[in-house]
Amino acid sequence: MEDNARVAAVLDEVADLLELKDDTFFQVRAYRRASKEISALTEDVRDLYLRGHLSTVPGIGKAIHDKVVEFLRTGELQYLSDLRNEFPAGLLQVMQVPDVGPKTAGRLYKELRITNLQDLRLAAERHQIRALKGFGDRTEENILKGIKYLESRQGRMLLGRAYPRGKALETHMVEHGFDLVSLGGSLRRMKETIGDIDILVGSADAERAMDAFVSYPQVTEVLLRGPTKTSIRLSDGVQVDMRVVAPQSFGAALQYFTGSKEHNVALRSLANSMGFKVNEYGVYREEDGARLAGETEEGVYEILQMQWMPPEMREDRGEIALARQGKVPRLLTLSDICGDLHVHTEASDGVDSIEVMAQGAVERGYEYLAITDHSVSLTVGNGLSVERLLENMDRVRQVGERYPQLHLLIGAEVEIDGEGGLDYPKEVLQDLDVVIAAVHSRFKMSPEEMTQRLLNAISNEDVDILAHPTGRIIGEREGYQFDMDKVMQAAKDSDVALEVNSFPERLDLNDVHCAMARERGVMLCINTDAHNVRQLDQMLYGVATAKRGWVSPENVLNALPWDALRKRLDA
DNA sequence: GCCGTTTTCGGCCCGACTGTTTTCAGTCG
Repeated sequence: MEDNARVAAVLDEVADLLELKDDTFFQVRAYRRASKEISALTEDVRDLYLRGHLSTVPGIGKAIHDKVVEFLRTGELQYLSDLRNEFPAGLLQVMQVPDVGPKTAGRLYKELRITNLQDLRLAAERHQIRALKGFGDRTEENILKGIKYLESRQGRMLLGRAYPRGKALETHMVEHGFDLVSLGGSLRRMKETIGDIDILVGSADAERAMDAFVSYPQVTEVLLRGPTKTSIRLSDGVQVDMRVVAPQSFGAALQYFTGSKEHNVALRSLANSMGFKVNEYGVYREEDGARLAGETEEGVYEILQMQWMPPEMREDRGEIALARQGKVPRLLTLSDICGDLHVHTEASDGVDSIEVMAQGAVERGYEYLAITDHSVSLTVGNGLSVERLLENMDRVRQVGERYPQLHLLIGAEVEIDGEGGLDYPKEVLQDLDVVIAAVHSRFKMSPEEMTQRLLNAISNEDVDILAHPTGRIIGEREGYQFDMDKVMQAAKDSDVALEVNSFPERLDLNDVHCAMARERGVMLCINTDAHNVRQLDQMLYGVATAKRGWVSPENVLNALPWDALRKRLDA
């Protein structure tokens, strides 16, 4: 599957560079779309090509098809090389500066020979930019500010960082008397990383809403303020955009503001073909301009003869056609989760006791909880020797007796060694209620070796769950390389669930992998891997990731009620 | 560059805000 990421990156770079040319708007859009489609594929793009099915991917026509094939065959793309020769690589950096787009970057290059951020800063400092026609001193200031911002921020933030901030702002607005308030954008769609936080308010008094918004204590800068839209920067550098619309337009605005952009483009295009116009204020009939919907999101979709769908689905990955046919699946929700099968305690590298974790599970309404501390080889995680494990099993049983309403299970997160073996003896594994197998070492094996290692672990009849299958840490390291298709097939054959680890840094499996598992009938298990009791709340991030892969409750091990789960674990 | 319950050619979502302009282009989402 790593070919998918590489092909998508190449197509994206073509789009980036094409933007610098004139009259390429629709080509750019075509390359961007193709890139998105390929990164959302649940099959390997090379397999698809070898089987002659590459042209069936939406957005891949003749020209892009041939370019993808050229890249897959040779590892290079002449067209991209030509573009790279035409424009200096630094211009892509220049375009990253807020308010500097392709047109501006192109002119700066042509008229001032600016080819990178350093040039841009110097030119602004020397007031060479305001000398150009159509540029002024404000533009120069904004460019310098933009460069500073670019250097200070470190890419997109994790969902788990953005979500609490967004929720706090939402609460702030509610406390100021606004009851129609919602998060929007990629945060409402629960993407694994978030650029800016978007928040929407429905109110007849936009001015008062803006005042309340900028009064939020952590605001350090108001970036722009108009009658319906205000952007601020928080003290930790996070940008928040707020939009205010009249209450009767709240649904249309929420639909628009949630996106994704691609979903909206497809939706509005469909609306046009039906004789409607959709904007953030409502759905309008083309012939007489009559407003037909807009108060609720459901109403907007209904006019377009579509089912409403959860925001997590709105990525233009086929959900529009599905909603048109009335076939939106019933997706997993947080309330479907009956328990957590992967948590740590103070026995290994967690901080809370068994008792505290059990109490936390009860407070969250769970039927069951599995205590799964690390196994002996994970010395950095204070892994349990067999002796310590046996002692801990006694403790878990004792605590379990005090929580009759909770099925407290005894498990372990067991190290997979280099060959795929586990580091507890078989008789110990058989005594455990839940065995989670995990890779925490030797990440740099060849894909063939790693695949075999994982297959060996999965074929162990004592294993119930494969933890964080790819080992990726978002923004820090790629997952290790292996054949995901083979691992999924083996998991299905051996009745092993693949974990969706809810840690914001992991979210492993990711949304596309979740879609693969769903298509192949592989069971998932959404776990928090909590190392303290508060982290039990991170379950919602794992659930959201599964939703983004259109996963239903029946695909999820820990959405099973206790009796059904017990049967599966015993089997 | 892609695509077709209008189309194999002529479309391709739509609006807010800014800065620099006297009516709009560029950027952003």
